[in-house]
Amino acid sequence: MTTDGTSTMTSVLRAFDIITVLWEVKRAGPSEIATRMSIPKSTAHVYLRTLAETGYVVNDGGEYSLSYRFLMTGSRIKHRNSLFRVSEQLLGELAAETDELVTLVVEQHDETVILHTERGDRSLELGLYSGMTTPLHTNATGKAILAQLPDERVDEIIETQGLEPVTEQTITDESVLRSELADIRDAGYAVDWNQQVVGMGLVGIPISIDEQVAGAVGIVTPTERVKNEEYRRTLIQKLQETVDSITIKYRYGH
Amino acid sequence: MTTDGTSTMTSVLRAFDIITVLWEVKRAGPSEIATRMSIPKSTAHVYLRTLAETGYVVNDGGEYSLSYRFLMTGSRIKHRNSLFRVSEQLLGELAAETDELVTLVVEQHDETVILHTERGDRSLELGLYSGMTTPLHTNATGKAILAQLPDERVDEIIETQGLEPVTEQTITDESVLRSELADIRDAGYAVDWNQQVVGMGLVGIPISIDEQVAGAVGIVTPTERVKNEEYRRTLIQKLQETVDSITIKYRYGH
DNA sequence: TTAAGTCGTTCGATTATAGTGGACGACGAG
DNA sequence: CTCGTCGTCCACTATAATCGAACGACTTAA
Repeated sequence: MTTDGTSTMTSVLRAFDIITVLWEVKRAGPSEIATRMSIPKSTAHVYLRTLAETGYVVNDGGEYSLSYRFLMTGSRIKHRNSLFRVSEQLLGELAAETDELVTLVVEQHDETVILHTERGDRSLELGLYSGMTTPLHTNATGKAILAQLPDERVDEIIETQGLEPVTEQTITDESVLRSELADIRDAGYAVDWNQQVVGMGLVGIPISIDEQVAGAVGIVTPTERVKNEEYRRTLIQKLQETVDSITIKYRYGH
Repeated sequence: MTTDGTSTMTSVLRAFDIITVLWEVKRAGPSEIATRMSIPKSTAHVYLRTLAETGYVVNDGGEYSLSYRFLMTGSRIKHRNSLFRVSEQLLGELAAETDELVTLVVEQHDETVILHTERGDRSLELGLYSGMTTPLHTNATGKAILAQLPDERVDEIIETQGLEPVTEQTITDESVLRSELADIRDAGYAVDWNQQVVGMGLVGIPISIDEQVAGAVGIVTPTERVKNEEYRRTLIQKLQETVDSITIKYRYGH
């Protein structure tokens, strides 16, 4: 095998491949893993046993599945995160005040990662939850982040991720996106509806810490509500107040 | 090296050890990992680069840290879990009805794992969150599960985990615990206050699916409230109704 | 400005270790 | 009862993880 640039450890990569397969199939024994990955059964067995020893995989009665340790580690990462700790209460207050769904997102691996959600009494019940990822260009929070990233990062993201549509309204044209990012920089906030999910719209404002974008806060509403300009202005104003509070609290509480 | 019973893959185990260390130190370069784990710097580097390739570790500017992929994978595991999907809405209703903090827990690796929490208007603001783990014997939900587990599993758990106290009220005597488990089986519910956290109390009821305990639901309150017998009875009744609903919904919605 | 000490990263030789086929007992189906 | 599956275990072999040394980029101190 030719060394593809920089070499990595095949065994560790394969262990994580098995984790991915275990995710897909929920539960499996060595035989099934072996056939799915085209490796000998005995090899699959050693991997599974090793992964079970780490605690990230659990063996019940010969079959293996992913354990809740992923949830444990992931949640711990979230709850120790400075941005989350600073924001949590303020996001709850914003959700209570607006009665809408509030989200805190960050960028990682060229994607939007939802770090936290707070629900209000009238909030949309979509499948949005902490840990979910979406493309950056399909929603207001992602665009708010993109607008604050250096140009070369934006180029890189567009090149590697493309501008895949997820609804008919998703922005797919690069020049359209770039001009909207400029508008967002001017206005200080981003808006979208039906671009990620039909019937869903949101407003988003980036959080900047030390001249760098640390994430964004969004308010998610039904398209009908966010389309109303007056209501939208109200949301944006309250959102901006929350983001300002987060920024200040971050600076002095950390 | 002598083979300690069944052999495992040292490289995969070491990769997860590095993940643990990365968790502890938040961010680190190859040198720091190398000294902490007593391995050569170049070895640490290969591991880190490989882990970065999996996406579970992220490399910013030479230093490495755990990525949000743990949160992503963990949340996905949670949200596709049948018990959670069946319970989520009912737990929300219970929280709204009682105005208290409601938790859904399961057992894994001899511990209580909080799968989900729903907050009510008066609910305690403790650091309880989805993904957190606690010893089984320190709270009502854990004891509710223990009461339904086969005797040999209980023996095993007590032997490997012990009965470590976390407050002055924690049950540390095995015979006291066993007799309480028998009481819980009779009554159908478990109660505790100040056993896990001083000032916190809860009632818990196990969820049984196909003659097996699948988890437990708990209502978390300030000690003062749960100590009131009348209030406690009200909580237990509402809790029981919710658990019944979950059991029925699970049977027919799955 | 320079020099010494970091850092992260790369390379190649060595050797420990992951990969593998085959065998075993357990289980369920025919 | 038998056949075909399963998960698990073992031992040989060749691959891939290991590790020292060297590199360029930074930071610090002289």
